[in-house]
Amino acid sequence: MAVNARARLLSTAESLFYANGIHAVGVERILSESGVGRASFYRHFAGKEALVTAVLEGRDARWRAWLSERVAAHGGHPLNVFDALAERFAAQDYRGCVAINTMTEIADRASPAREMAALHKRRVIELVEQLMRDADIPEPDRRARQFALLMDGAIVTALREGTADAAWRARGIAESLLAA
Amino acid sequence: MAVNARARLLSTAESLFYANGIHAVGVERILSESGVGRASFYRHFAGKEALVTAVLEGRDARWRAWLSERVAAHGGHPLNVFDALAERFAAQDYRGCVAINTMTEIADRASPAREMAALHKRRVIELVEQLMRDADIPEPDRRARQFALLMDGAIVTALREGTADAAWRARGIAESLLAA
DNA sequence: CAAAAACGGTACTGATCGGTACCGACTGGA
DNA sequence: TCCAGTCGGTACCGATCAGTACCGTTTTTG
Repeated sequence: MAVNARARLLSTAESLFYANGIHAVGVERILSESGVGRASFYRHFAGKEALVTAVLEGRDARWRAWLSERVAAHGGHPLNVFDALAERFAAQDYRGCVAINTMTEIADRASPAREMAALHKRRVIELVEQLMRDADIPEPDRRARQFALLMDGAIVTALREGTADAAWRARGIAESLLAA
Repeated sequence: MAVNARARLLSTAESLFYANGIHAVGVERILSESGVGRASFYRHFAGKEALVTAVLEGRDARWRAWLSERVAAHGGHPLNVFDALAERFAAQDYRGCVAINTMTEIADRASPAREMAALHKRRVIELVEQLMRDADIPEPDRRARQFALLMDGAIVTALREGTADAAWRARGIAESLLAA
């Protein structure tokens, strides 16, 4: 023990926030489940809000890295983003997208957490846009924003239905978009 | 005063829950802003959870009535659901869809609030499906679920962007679906 | 008009919220 | 060896959480 307190806090907080939401998880629980002392927490983070922001930042980076890797593994085509999503949707503990959940849970648009969530979505759109360029698809910017809307719709639908169906539904719509 | 305590509780709670989320609003605040006494609240509702469920139930009914009315006003075609959504998206205090927000905020799938939210979405899909039938569109069930995914994607996107653009984006996708 | 029901207000419970202060133990580098 | 820095643990702080009990008043109803 004694080392990695910060890393353990980030890891534990990410799991708890994802599974239960931000408001529903108190600092107390993060401390007890991570085994980090109270003072250590406030030595590493200015407060709960700073922890939330840091968690979202790490999540953003790792999620986009994961998406890139899975899309590449499925062929590298923009349509493969839905194959990647499908891999997650069926998970028993699937709880949707952290960024979306943050935007719906935290009302204040100007809060650091909301800004991190918005930044994440912008970066994902950029990633999809690059996939469009790599596939020589016309109007990559417009297509990327269409795909992003389909991805968000699929994520919310998957959270509701608890299956991967929404990924295939969104993929089907995306296919007919590219075919038109 | 003294009358309509239940109605005032529902109205005040709906506004506060929508604007701030469910967890973020305490009973105390609902009481002070509605002017209802503490005991009166617990005479009408078993607790906060019962209030939440009742709010969602009322919201579901009124929202679908509103959607039906606005779609009819725009022509009655399934595509007009996006015209209706656009009317709301640009609102300064737009905070997305109560059902989606409930699903992302409340983790427990079996909770009454989550079930009400899921029921709401199912009823909206049924409504869209009926619009499909009225417009003699083939495969109304499949089309309705596609439209529902686009609607949810548009709602989340609008919450993020703060403009009505997402409604037009989703409408464009829906148009190319029907054209294919 | 009187009884009954619904009402608003206040005081209270135990639990938890985010955050601060201080403690002794452990560890790595000089 | 010593000392600075990090660590976990605990005792607090005021505020708020959901919920209960009892108060006197107002409104509705028979």
